[in-house]
Amino acid sequence: MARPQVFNQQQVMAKAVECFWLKGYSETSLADLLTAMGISRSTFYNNFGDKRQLFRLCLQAYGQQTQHIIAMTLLSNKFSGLESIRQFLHLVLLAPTEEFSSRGCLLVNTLAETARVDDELNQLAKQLMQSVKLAFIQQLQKEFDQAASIRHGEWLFTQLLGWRLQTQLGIAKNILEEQIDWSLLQLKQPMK
Amino acid sequence: MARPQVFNQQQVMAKAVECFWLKGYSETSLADLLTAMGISRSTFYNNFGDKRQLFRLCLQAYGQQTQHIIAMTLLSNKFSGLESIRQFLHLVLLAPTEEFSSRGCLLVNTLAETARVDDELNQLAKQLMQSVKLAFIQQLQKEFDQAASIRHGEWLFTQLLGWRLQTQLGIAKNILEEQIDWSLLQLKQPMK
DNA sequence: TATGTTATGGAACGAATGGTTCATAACTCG
DNA sequence: CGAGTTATGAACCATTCGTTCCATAACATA
Repeated sequence: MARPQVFNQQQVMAKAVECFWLKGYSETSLADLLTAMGISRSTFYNNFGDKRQLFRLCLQAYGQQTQHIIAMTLLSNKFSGLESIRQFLHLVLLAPTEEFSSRGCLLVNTLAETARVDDELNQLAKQLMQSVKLAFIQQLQKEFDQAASIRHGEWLFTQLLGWRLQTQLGIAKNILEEQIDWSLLQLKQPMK
Repeated sequence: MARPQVFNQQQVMAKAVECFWLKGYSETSLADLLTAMGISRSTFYNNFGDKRQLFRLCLQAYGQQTQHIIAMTLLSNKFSGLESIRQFLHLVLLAPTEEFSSRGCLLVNTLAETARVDDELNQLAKQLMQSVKLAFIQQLQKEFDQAASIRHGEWLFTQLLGWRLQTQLGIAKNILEEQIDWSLLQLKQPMK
């Protein structure tokens, strides 16, 4: 008894994610969003609240994609321990095309952009990133004791942040792979 | 025969650096700068060109401060090799007060902020950061061969980026120190 | 056909942005 | 004093921003 929505909600959201992913929150204008999403101003405000609300939704959506990758690697039964972490890192850092990996990670980008400027969005991104660190630690517990797992997990997480920045600076893929291998190798060695 | 400048050029610049350091380039408004620098709009444009030009100057100034720290540690004769790198990392990551270290590094912040949005500023920040990586490699050559020095230098540089991000996320100082020690320890071990 | 929902385009809003101009005053020094 | 430089504040500009509102059209169902 009413006109149905003509646009695909998820498809339009994906376009919005791409915008924010490319240029960040504040540098993405409403005009950018509207043309990319292919909807009118009115439709935008009727369906997504406002720019800020849409960004929250985009962070959530992106976070779920990340969860999906985590499920395929860190929580999968195909790999375990350090090997699952390697698979994860390869998938997020090495597998994407140059165009994609040069965008970095929306969550990390948001962390950097909103630090000391926008507490709410910063907290949100931070919270969504936690699951990665926790999944790291969880996997490490298969090979290390509790304390070492936490220590190593946080150490790897720090490096993930560094690698994410490096991909935006255009680091060569082979160097990146070398670094990942080297870092994981360190954890394999029995050491004090 | 003419009225002298009343404000201290360097002092005012330092205030500008602080602004950009705290909130980034685009989030720092002219009003922010004027009140912090304590000068009038006219004086601002007469002496510093415009916001963009001032930011370039600030990056340069900040870069020189970094050079100073490099000189005190990486290029000093008091320490050498890995030990000088440790001193550098301690000085930039651990020594500052919470308030300072939570700002991260102006250059790294700028790298993240301007990626895929402002090529010129990104290149400038990138270029100013190079000296750190090069100084790392230079020091490592005292203990490793050419190839290993480059590999390890770039590896440490990646971690520096990660640590910089972590300080903005409020990582605890003792964990940070643990990670630094651990990373440097890896390089000390003779390993394939 | 009538009703209720969804979409559209455009106009307009207020606020904030970075930047320019100008008349005026403060000051130093020949 | 008077020439020359420096600083100031206010007014003003054009632009962009996110947001709201409204009249209108498209559409599905009862």
